[in-house]
Amino acid sequence: MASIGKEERSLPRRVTMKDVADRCGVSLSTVSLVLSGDQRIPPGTTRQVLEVVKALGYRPNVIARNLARQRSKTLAVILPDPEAKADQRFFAEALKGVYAETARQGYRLILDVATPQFMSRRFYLRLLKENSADGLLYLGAGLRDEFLADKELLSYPFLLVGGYLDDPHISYAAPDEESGALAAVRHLASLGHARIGHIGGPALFSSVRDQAAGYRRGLEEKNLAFDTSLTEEIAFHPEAARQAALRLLERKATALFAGTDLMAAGALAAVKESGLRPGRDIAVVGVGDADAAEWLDPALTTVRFRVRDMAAEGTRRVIEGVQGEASGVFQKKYPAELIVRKSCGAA
Amino acid sequence: MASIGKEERSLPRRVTMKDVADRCGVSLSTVSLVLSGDQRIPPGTTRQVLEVVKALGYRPNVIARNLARQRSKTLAVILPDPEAKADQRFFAEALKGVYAETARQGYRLILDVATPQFMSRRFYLRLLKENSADGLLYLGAGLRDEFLADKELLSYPFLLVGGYLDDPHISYAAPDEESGALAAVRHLASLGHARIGHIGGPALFSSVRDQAAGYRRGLEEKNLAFDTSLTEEIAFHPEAARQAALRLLERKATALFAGTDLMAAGALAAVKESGLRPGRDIAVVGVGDADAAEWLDPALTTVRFRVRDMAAEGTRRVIEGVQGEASGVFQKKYPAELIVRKSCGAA
DNA sequence: CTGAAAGCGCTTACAG
DNA sequence: CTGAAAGCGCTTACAG
Repeated sequence: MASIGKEERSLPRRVTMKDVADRCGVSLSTVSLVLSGDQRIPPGTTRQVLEVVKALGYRPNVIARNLARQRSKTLAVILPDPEAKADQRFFAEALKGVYAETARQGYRLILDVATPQFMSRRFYLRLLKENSADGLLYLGAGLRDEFLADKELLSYPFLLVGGYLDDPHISYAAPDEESGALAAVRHLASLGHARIGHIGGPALFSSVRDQAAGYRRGLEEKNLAFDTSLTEEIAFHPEAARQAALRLLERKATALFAGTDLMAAGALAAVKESGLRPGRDIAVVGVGDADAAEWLDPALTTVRFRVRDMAAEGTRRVIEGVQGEASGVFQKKYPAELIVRKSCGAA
Repeated sequence: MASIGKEERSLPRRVTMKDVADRCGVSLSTVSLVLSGDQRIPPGTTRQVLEVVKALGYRPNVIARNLARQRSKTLAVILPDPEAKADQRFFAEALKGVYAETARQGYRLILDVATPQFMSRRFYLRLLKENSADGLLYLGAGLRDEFLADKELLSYPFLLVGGYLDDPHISYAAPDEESGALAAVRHLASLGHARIGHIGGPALFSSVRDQAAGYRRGLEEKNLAFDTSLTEEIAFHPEAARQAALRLLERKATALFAGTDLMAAGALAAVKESGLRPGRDIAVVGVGDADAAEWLDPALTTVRFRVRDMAAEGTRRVIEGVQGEASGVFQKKYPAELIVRKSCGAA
């Protein structure tokens, strides 16, 4: 008995509902009703059917069931193209949240990746039109994803997780990056920093834009001038962040707020390279609370979001949409929490 | 037009094959044959049918197709319970490899998580028996997963990715941790280290056990004594690694080989805490090449595996199994590569 | 070359 | 309370 092979493709014939019905001496309908927990069937019959089901090891063919019921009881989740090199932790957490909710509600989860081909050929729509999925979750949308405003797509239950578009028709569950940045800047300002640099990501993401807005709002609130020379817009990459940090240090920044923890790691390297001590001479703050954040040197102060809960709630809304229970657009931003460690010099 | 809601659940009736057939004035069979690329249909008819398909925006109902074809053209991938807190990077990479291969071959991927309930209720078997999936990939198996030797499960195409069991019937694609550890120890020994400590994970994982074997083999090869007091078996957690590293330093280890990069991060912290300089006084090496590895201080020397390729090849074998093309058990370990950075003191 | 028909394994009004 | 029958939307021998 090999685990892969020709021999065992022709195994025990699958047990069907008919087998169960025959063995019980009842009709298909009766078995079907028992299995869907219909109250009309008396306890005696129910018990007997269930016993035979167990004895034969019967499992309903979900494909047949789905065809008859005209739905797949499946959600599709689309992850960003891995080549985009975004925050792994975020997507891992989001996926956990989505999975937890689909599993809880007995939905299946199919996974896809937003490769250029997947997008340009509108495979996301196919999933829905082909009945492979009843609803769609799209993770980490960027502002360039205007295809998401697709009329046809909007006719299905569909929600963005982790990003959003400026479109009143598109549902989303996203981190409140603005509040996160605000908390970071407030904290840095309260530690006495007046020259706080921001190392932000590509502006085509809602999260990035919101983060920049929060940064700016924080400065205003603390009566600090907004200085574009203290602002860097770069790719989500630690090496790019390192270089940006070097530039900001030249311009006499005393604190660096980086768009992600990995970017903050690059900034820490730049600070050390410049002969300065992060956490003492220069404060550094990141975003995301990556696994390694606590183990950087010094331990990284960071902004954390409850990504799992956020993703789970978004998933719940899509399922409600599938089941015709929800109505209207769902748009919600989830608050941030500042995790203070050594790198900001406060601890 | 809201993205979630009751209103739009009753949208344009789905276009079926019958609609296409009627519009073309041909039979269902003809349309079906055209769509499956059957050569019997003349080019003229084919062209006409395809035009109507496009005009009507017809997409085949895959549920109906799968029912008729008696397969789901879907693979299920089981991830470890997130509570187990294993290496995120590994699973992200493995998932990418699996996805790339399933997508390439037109298979759908469904995702599940090995929660205690999922395992104890044998949900993995259900997926197969209910025709939700044609084959199964199980990521990160531990030796405690003896349920995987399940007779019934073995009758389906099934393969482990990233771990294996001592069972000649169970296919796997796993990292060659032994060669990785061997390379690390050789390298450390060649730098003059005689007291190399090993901070390993829980021994119930094949990878952990193999790593320990490689460590031991490396010592033997270099004529260094194997000393159990230089060996720690702990949970996959950086804090536990930090404590283990402190103990090993007390026992005068001059080099620390940690089971994962995150554990190595904990070890780095311990070294600094002890007033020693990692990369100068004490060498540290990790495994996995995590995103942050390069950005730890000092940059971490680590053992890297081509997890993506490994997962893709495993997936290919499962698909072959599904299609009745492969036979026999597939068991393969994939070689390691040592990435030398500063933390070992060589660079 | 193409159509009528049976079949995939369920669900669900509709009778009785 | 339960069964016969139609239906879900395809595929695939089998005729012609």
